[in-house]
Amino acid sequence: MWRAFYEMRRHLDRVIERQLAETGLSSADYDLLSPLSEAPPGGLRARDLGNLVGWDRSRLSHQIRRMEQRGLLIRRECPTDARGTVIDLTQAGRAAIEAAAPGHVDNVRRHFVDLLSPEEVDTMTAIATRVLDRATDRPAPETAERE
Amino acid sequence: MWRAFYEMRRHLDRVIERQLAETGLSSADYDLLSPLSEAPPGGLRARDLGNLVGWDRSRLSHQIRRMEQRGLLIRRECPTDARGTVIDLTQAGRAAIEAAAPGHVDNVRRHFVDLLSPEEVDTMTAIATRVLDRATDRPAPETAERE
DNA sequence: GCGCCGCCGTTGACACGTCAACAACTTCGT
DNA sequence: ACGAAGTTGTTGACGTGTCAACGGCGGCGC
Repeated sequence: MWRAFYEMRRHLDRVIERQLAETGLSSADYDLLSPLSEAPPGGLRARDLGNLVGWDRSRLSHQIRRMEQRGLLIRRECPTDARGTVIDLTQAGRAAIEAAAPGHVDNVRRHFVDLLSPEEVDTMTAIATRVLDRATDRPAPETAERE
Repeated sequence: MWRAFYEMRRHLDRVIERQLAETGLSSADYDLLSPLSEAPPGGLRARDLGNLVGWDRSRLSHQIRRMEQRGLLIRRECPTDARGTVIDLTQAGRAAIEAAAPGHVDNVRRHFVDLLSPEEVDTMTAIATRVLDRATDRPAPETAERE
């Protein structure tokens, strides 16, 4: 069962990455553009964006740099904290996410969600929630703790 | 639900990668060492190994090169087909997989399998099998087919 | 006000994965 | 036997993800 799950995970990754590639985006691009497109005007602090998507600062910084070079977003200095950086969509970035979103959602449905019965969807949600909750309950399982 | 699944997938990836890293291996290493450790003596054709793990030739070649540099396996010419390459474990490679396997299996159990009821395990297996079957049934879904 | 500690973001090095192109070899039709 | 076509593995370029280290700034205790 773990083997099947592992392969399904890889398969879905590939299918989604390929479909998004047709719109010129990667799934990493999509992960960032999606919350930015729903953010209040003016953009988001890099810190807050990182918390929204659950990325560490390094990964976020690299991805933002690459996307800024492609013109999908811009970095500005944060007015209230000189350490901070504010990230905002460019017009091209907004256009890209709006062009990609419907096809992406549809793709996820066709290759995954629509293949599940309503009960299976509930079961999957319960499993995912439980696995993630268990992770935050025990921050450092560490393999053989003795406390 | 898709969001929860997506995050669970990322979480499990990280947990597994980190645990394997403690043994000096990556999950890509493990994916290759595992079938090799169960292969008949003499190793496997690169082609066959690729089919077993479902990787394309390029990915396989890169990973084999990196692992050969680390001394985990060796490449030899294939005696029956001059195009081919035979991959075999070194002693270090066999030692590495045997040292890593129990902890890895245990880790997967603790962070995933043991959190599921027997019914949920069945459901998950059914879902994964269905999603993968659907993929091979329709080789190229292509977004908006009109056939 | 100063100094220390912690937070914020960046950078460089490296591993991983994909794509396209290639070289070497086999297979098959003729 | 010969050449076209398919197979096998390698390589280079690039995007992505992680880790460790760093520089800059804020906040807090004194």
